Amino acid sequence: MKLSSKYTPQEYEKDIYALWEASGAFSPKGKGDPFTVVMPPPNANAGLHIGHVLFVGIEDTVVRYERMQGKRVQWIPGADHAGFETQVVYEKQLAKEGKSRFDFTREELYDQVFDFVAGNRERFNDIFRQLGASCDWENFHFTLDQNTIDVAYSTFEKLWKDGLIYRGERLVNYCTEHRTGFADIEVEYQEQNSPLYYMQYGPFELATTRPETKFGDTAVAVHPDDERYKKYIGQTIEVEGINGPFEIVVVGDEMVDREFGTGVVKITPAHDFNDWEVAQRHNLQAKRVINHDGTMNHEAGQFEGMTIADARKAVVKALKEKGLLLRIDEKYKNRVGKCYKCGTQIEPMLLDQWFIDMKKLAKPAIKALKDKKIEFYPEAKRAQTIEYLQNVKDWNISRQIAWGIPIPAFQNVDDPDEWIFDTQVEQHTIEKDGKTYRRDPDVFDTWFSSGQWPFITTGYPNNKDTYPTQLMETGVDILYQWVARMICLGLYVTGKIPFEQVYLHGMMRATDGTKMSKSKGNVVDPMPIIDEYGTDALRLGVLAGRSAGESAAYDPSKVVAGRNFCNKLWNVARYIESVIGDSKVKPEAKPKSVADYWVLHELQQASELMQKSMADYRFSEAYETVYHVIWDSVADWYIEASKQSKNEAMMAYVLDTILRLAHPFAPFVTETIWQTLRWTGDSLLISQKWPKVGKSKKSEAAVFTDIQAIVAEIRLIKGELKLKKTSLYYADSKTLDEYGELVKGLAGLDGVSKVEDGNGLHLTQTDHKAWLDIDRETREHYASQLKTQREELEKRLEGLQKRLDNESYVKNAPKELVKETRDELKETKSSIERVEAEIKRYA
RNA sequence: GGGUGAUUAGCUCAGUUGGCUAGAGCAUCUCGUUUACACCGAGAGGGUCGGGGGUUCAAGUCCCUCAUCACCCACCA
Repeated sequence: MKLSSKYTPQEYEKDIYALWEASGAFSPKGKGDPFTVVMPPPNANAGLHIGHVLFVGIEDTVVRYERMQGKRVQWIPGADHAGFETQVVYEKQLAKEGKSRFDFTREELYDQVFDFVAGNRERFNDIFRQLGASCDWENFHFTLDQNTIDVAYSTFEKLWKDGLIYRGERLVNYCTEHRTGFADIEVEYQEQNSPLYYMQYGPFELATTRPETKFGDTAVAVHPDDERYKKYIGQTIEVEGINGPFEIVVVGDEMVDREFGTGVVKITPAHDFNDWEVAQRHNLQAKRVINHDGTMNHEAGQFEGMTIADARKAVVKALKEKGLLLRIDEKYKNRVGKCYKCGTQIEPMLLDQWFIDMKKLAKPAIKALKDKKIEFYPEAKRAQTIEYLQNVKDWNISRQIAWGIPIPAFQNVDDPDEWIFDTQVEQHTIEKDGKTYRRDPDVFDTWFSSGQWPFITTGYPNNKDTYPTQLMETGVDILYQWVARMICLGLYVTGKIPFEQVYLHGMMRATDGTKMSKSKGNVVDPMPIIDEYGTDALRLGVLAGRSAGESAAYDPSKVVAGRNFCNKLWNVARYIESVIGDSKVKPEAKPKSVADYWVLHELQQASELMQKSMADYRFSEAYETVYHVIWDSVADWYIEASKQSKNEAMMAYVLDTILRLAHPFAPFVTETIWQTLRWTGDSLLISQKWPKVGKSKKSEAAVFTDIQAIVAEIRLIKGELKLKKTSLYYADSKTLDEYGELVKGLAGLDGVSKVEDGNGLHLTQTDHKAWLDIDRETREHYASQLKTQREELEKRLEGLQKRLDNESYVKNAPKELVKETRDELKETKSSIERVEAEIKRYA
C-alpha cells in the first residue's frame, strides 16, 4: 500500500474505530488480572468540551496500555441523567417557547426530558467514538436504567432499615427560581455588597443585612458574657415594630460575636442557618415568612406577595418612617450563597427532606483512607478527602424536580409522621393495611445514584471479578461530590472499597491560563481542532506536560507537536515499508550492525522506562519517552544509519515495536500504519502485547555511541565554521576503519580517509586521532572557540576535583556515584589535554 | 479565619524515593533540497528553579519563613 507523504487523520480515523468496534476489541478478554475502570458518566445532555478530551485521553491511554500488558480490561461507559443540570437546560428550551416547567405535571415533564435526552445521548456516544474511547459499549449504563433504579432503591431501603436515613424539617439551601433544595456542597458563594441596617429593637440597637425577615424573628440573642446586655438574658422584652409593639425573648448564645455590629442579633430560625442552630439550642419556634417562589407570605403583613428584594426596600422605608432605622452601613460586604446555575441568591428554607446520616457512613471511609486502602494521585488529595469527611454534614438527597429517580417513600395521609418504604413509585397513592399513603413527589439527588456507580455498573455482587474496580479517574472538582461519596456508599453497601486507585486530573484552563467559562467566551471547542489536526494530535496535546491534580492551560502549540509526532511516525513507517518493499520480511530482533545493537538498547530502555512511568500514572513522562525514542533514536539516528547498511528484519522489528509503544498515546495513527504492514495480517494493534525488548550487547551499542560522538563534533564544527565541504582524515582508528562510510553519511562529509599523518583541525571530544581538512585561516578562527571550550572544561574539572577533595563526599555518597565522578574527572582531564594541544598548534 | 496547591527558559509546562552539566514542546537565530518527513534535517542562544534562612558530602526536590497567584473549606448577623 502506498502512503501519502503526510498523515491525514480525517481519512482514516472513522474506519479505524469501526474496525476496532466490529472486532470486539473493546470487551474484556483473556485470563489476565482484571483491570476495570468505570467511566465518569458524562452528562447525557451536555455538549462536548475539551475537558472530555482530557479525561477520555487519560483513561483511554491507561486502558489501552493495560490491555497490552495482558490485563483483562473493561472500561465501562455510561451517561448521567444529571437530574437538575439537565432539567435546567430543558427549562431554557421551554422558556424559548414561552412555557415553564410549572405548566406541566412532574410526570409530563419527566417524559419530555426523557425524549429530549435520548437523542443527545446517541450523539454524545458518537463523539466519544471519535475521541477513540476504547470502552466496552456493550456494557453501557445510564443512570436511569432500571438496574440503576433498583440498586438505588435497595440502598435507600438498607439505609432506612439501618436508621441511617431520616426525614425531617430542616433548613435547606433552596433556589427560589428553580424551586428545589440543594446539598450544602452544591452552593457557590460569592462576596457581595450587602448593606448592613442598624435598627432600634426594643432596648437594643442591632444590625442586620436582612430586615425583611424580621417578621420571622422569634428571639434576640446576645453573648452570655456581654456585660452590656447580660441583664436581659431570659427576659421577654417589648419591641416597637412596623405594625405596632410585640414581645420577644432574649437568649444568651456564644454564637454572637460581641465585636460585630452592636453585639445583638435578631434570631430568624426559618431563614438563617446560624439562627436555626441557636433555635435548636434554646427551643425556639421557627416562623416562615418566605414562600417557595421567593415571595413574602402572610406573616409579613402588608408586605405579603412582594419579592424578597422588594420587601427589603419596603421594610427599610417603613422602618425609616417609624424612626426605627438608625443608620445604614452601605459598604458592608459578606459572602452570599448563589444557585450555581442561575445565580439566584440561595434562601435557607425550611423543608421536609430526606437526609443521610453521613457521620456514620464516613467513619469506615475515613479509616480506609487513613489505612491507605486506596491510592491517590496526587497523594495530597487523600488528606483533603479525610478532612472533608471528618466535617461532613448530613446529606440532603431530596430534590423538588421531575427529572430523576422518584423517591420510594410514601406518607400516611392521616398521619404525616408515618412514612413507609415502597417501590411502587408509578402510583400516586397506595393502600396498605387499610391505610392510604401518598408518594413523596421528590426525586433523588443525582449524586445519590451516581455515588453507587462502581457497584451498579460492575454488577456486584453477581459479578465479583470486576469489583472493586482498579482505577477511578475523574476531575478534582468533584472530589467531594462524587469520589468521597462513592467511597462511603461503596463501603456501606458492599463492605469493600469501590476502587483501588483514584487519579484526579486538574481542570483544563483557557489558553490565557484563566478559568474557562461561557460568559467569558474563552471556552475551547475541540471539534475544529480535531478536524484540523486529528484526534491523536489533540489527545497528545492535551496530555503533554500534564500532571495529576494540576490545572493547566490549553496550549495549541502542544497539539501542533502532537500532529508533528504523528506525521513523523507516519514517515518512519513509510520509509521502512519502502525499504522492505514486497519482500516477505518478518520482524526479527536480530542485530547485525552496531546501529542495530544500539537501537535495540534504546528501545529496551524506552519500553522499561515507559512501564515505570505508566505504573505511577506519569503520562507526561511516558509520552516524552516514546516521543524521543521514535523521533531522536529511531528517525534521526537509526534510520539515517540504516541508509548505509540495511537490516530489513531489524527495521521491521523496530517499526513493529515503536507502533506498540506509541499505541496507547496515538491509537489512530499507529493502528492505521499497522493495518498497512505486510506481516501483521488481519491482526489489530489494539490487541497486541506490549513489546518485551531483550537486552542488547553493550559493547556493540557502545561503538555506535562513540560514532555518534564523532559525528556530533563534526556537525558542531561544520556549523560553527559554516563549512560546506570537508573531509575527515584519521590515523589509527579501528572504529573509523570499519565505520568510515557510516560517519561520512551521518556527518555529511565528502570523504573519510586513513593517512599516516597530517594537518588539520583535530577532534577533541573523542579518543580517535582524527582531523578535518581545513585551511589554516579557518582553523585559526576556530582556535578562539577552543579557548572558551577549554575554560568551560576547566570549570568543570574544578567542580569535580572539589567534590572529590571533600572527604565527607567520598565517605558518604554511594560508591557508584563516587566512581562516576572519578571517571568523569579523568575524561575531562584528557579532553582538556586534547583541546590544549590544539590550541598550542595554532599558537 | 483555616487548608491545599502553584511560583522552573519568551510562552505553556515536565522533573519518581535529595545525586552532580535542570528538561520538553512551541517560539527565536544560523545553516541546509544528501532516495521518509519543510508537519523536515544539522546546529545555536535562552534559566542565580519567587525572596530569605536552615538541614545535608549534596537541595528545583526536605524543613522554616516571607511574598504573589489559584482553588477548596468555614456560622460573622
